[in-house]
Amino acid sequence: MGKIEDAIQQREFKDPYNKAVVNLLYTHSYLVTAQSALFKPCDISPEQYNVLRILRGQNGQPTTVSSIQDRMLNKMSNASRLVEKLKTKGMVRREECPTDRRQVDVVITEKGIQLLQSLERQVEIANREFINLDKDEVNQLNFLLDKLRG
Amino acid sequence: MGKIEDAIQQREFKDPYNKAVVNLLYTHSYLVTAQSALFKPCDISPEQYNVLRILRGQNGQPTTVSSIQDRMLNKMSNASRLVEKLKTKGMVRREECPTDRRQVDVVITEKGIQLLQSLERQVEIANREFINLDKDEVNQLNFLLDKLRG
DNA sequence: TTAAATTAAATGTATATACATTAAATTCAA
DNA sequence: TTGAATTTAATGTATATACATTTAATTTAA
Repeated sequence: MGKIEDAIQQREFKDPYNKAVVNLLYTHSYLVTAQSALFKPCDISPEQYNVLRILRGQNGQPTTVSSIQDRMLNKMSNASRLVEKLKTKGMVRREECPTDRRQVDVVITEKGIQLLQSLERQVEIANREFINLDKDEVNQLNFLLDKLRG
Repeated sequence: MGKIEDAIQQREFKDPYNKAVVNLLYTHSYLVTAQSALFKPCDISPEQYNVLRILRGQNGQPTTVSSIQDRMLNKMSNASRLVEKLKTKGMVRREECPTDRRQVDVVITEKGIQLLQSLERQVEIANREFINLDKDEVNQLNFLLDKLRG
């Protein structure tokens, strides 16, 4: 029984909208805690994993820092510093963009690709484990979240 | 049209569970960004607001730091340091617990209560604005989030 | 064509998260 | 009753978020 009322020991909410905000914040914390534990052995954070996924999605094409920023889950995050962290770990390369010297092209390295591959299966299983819903319910959740943001 | 595929420019997901994880992370960022802007003029963060709400929910009864921690939306957060921040702002008082000198009783001040009151109406309106769902849908969302965490 | 405006990335600073460790007080058990 | 174990809060450190500022390169418009 995972009711939010029990989880945070709050018996009533002002209205279902207020409850939904609290429920989303709490569920996020639940997810990130689980994800962090999953990535910890690889010495990588959930956000760093996400940046690597974005880069792999480019199929080897270089991606600028601002393009990474646009695709990040958290728009207020800082792609520049995350790329720097991944570079010191040897997961990405940074190159000056030939057509615009303001921009910086970022490419995932072989080491980065192999890290993603080694995590792929685990992440798939873990996602299913974290989310205790059947197929219809998870599709319904995706529909509601998309609609929620308008 | 707020589909997650457009928001983060990713055309397909491994499966609906993976999509739901991404959708939850992205929706959280959307909410926190909106909330931060709401609390900014009061010089308070969403987490600090949440701690004040917990303390007010005690109806003036002192609450220990560990009890606050248990009720926080993010279980990995650090109640001790958030209480310290709120104390420097005059929003809470900290007292040694008479029955157990390891514990610290925390009480919300009049200033803290007035801050919450001044925000109450705004928060109610903002929550409804952030969440573009009708009553049935928001109840369904709450049901799914509770079930998700199992 | 050059000065102003814009864009891209990096950097600075405050706050918060994640997790380990420490210090003090209390409880438990030999 | 005293030493070991546990509990509570604080603190240390690395990472990330939130937002402002800076620097350099490019675009634009006078």
